[in-house]
Amino acid sequence: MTYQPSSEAEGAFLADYDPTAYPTVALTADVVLLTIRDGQLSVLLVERAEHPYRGAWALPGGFVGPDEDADTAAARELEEETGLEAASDGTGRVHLEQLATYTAPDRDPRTRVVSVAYMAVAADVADPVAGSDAAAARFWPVADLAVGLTGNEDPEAGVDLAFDHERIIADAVARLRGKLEYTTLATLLVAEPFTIPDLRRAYETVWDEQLEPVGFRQRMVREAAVDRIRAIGDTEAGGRPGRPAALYRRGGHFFLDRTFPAPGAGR
Amino acid sequence: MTYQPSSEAEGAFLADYDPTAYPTVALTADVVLLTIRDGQLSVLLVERAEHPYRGAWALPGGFVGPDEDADTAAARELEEETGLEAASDGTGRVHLEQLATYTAPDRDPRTRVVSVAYMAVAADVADPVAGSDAAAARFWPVADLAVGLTGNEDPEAGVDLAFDHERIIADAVARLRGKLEYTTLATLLVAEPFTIPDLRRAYETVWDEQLEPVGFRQRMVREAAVDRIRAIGDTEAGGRPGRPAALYRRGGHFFLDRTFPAPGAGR
DNA sequence: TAAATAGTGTCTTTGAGACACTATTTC
DNA sequence: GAAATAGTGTCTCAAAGACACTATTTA
Repeated sequence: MTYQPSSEAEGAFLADYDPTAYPTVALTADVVLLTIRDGQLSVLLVERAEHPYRGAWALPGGFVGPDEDADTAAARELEEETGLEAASDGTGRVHLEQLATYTAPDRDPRTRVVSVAYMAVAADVADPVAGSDAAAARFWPVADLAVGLTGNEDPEAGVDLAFDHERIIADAVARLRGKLEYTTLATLLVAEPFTIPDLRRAYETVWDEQLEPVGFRQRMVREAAVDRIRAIGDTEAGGRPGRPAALYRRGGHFFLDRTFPAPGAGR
Repeated sequence: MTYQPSSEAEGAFLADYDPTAYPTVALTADVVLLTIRDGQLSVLLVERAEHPYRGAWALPGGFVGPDEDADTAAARELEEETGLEAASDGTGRVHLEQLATYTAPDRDPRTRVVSVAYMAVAADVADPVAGSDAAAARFWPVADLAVGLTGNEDPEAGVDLAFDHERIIADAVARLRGKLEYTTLATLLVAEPFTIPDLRRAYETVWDEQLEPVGFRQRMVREAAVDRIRAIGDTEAGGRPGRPAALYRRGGHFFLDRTFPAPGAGR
């Protein structure tokens, strides 16, 4: 998209343009990587090694470089922390999509910083590596974070979050909860191959609601018939009591035709 | 949200912070106001009076001031152009929500400009007024814009759009089309009070698909029973042949329990 | 064999498509 | 009365909740 001035006058205008004519802001891309660890919906956080908010936990992210766009910066940050390579169409192992942009003038005490936040969803993420400006990196269960995310009302609970990152995480969790209703995004929360009970447990974890196993299964069998998930014709290996479950992989469609009914809808 | 440095060291850090340490960008808020005019889904555009893209049509918008956030700037731009006051919860006459943020490094030929785009939805918008930096302002039918929005493949068709605004408009139209499936947003595309056939025509206009009048009505009667629309117990005035339709207003809920089935789903 | 988990069959209710039919208006 | 539009009744099919029942594994 190289811009061709449409006239000499426009070329002259651009040559004379003063880029300091309007106030400017610093631009960061921050990633909310959501995954299920030990049966809990969890988010990747890094412990800040530098001021401001030194010692607090923050979303992985960083400044958008002069020659990259925010999507690229977010994918780069995600890859640096986890080794995961992103895709936004449900084909890869990670789903990465722009969540929202946070622009409050005082959200960063240093200077005006605007953050383009991304939601990433993946299963089986390796233990993260702390980047150069981080003291540590780990997954935190979302339920262990402070008020407002899962109804956790204990003000002493949870970790100290930097900037407005609690709000960003809450928005990402809400987006994920909503998208499970009308996409196959839950298939990215489980490692392939997965079973229908695996998928049900992923829904239950994100929604914090029990689902009817039989109803869930019948719905998923219908979804498999239209290639939203795909049976691989094999069953899981034993190792636990009970009949082994049939194995599936992700199918070729991302959006559902009908919402998957979350219990207690009616918002 | 005034930030309290947690230590003297942090206070000293902030006092010494050099805000030019990272590259900065200019920040704009642009508004895609969608409405139905003369039976066509239309978008508010302004004709640029200044370079760059002088004479091209662009979304209303402008730089975000140093003490405002992008939401406020978008609401201000919308109010300046149309006199509409925004609400994001479905209670007001206008729905305004953040759409996405556009960050390609070369999207503006002047300097790096990042645009936080908003989607606004309203009915019965008065004729717009051209702002100071606009030669004109008017609604354009989305179908008259160039390729990619409604399957219009004629390269000669449509108006010359500035920057990446064609893409932003396409994203807003896609968002609106999607949201009609799981929200009552269509009720903001019709003036109150409205009839069920009015609402059906709004869906048909946005989706560019005919809907079954009987099925649509039965669905809306069910939605009325749970206060997503609310009968006012009166019927429209005559003036045309045919039985007068019952009148409704918007109800107290924004989200639907089940998707409204768009014809030709199965994406 | 008991316990545990996956999966099937069947009944009932509800929503949605199809379509014949009725209701209320203008001309 | 004809034309036009809104609204009802009814049949059929598919999806979802409930729940009894069967299947396959470990210990």
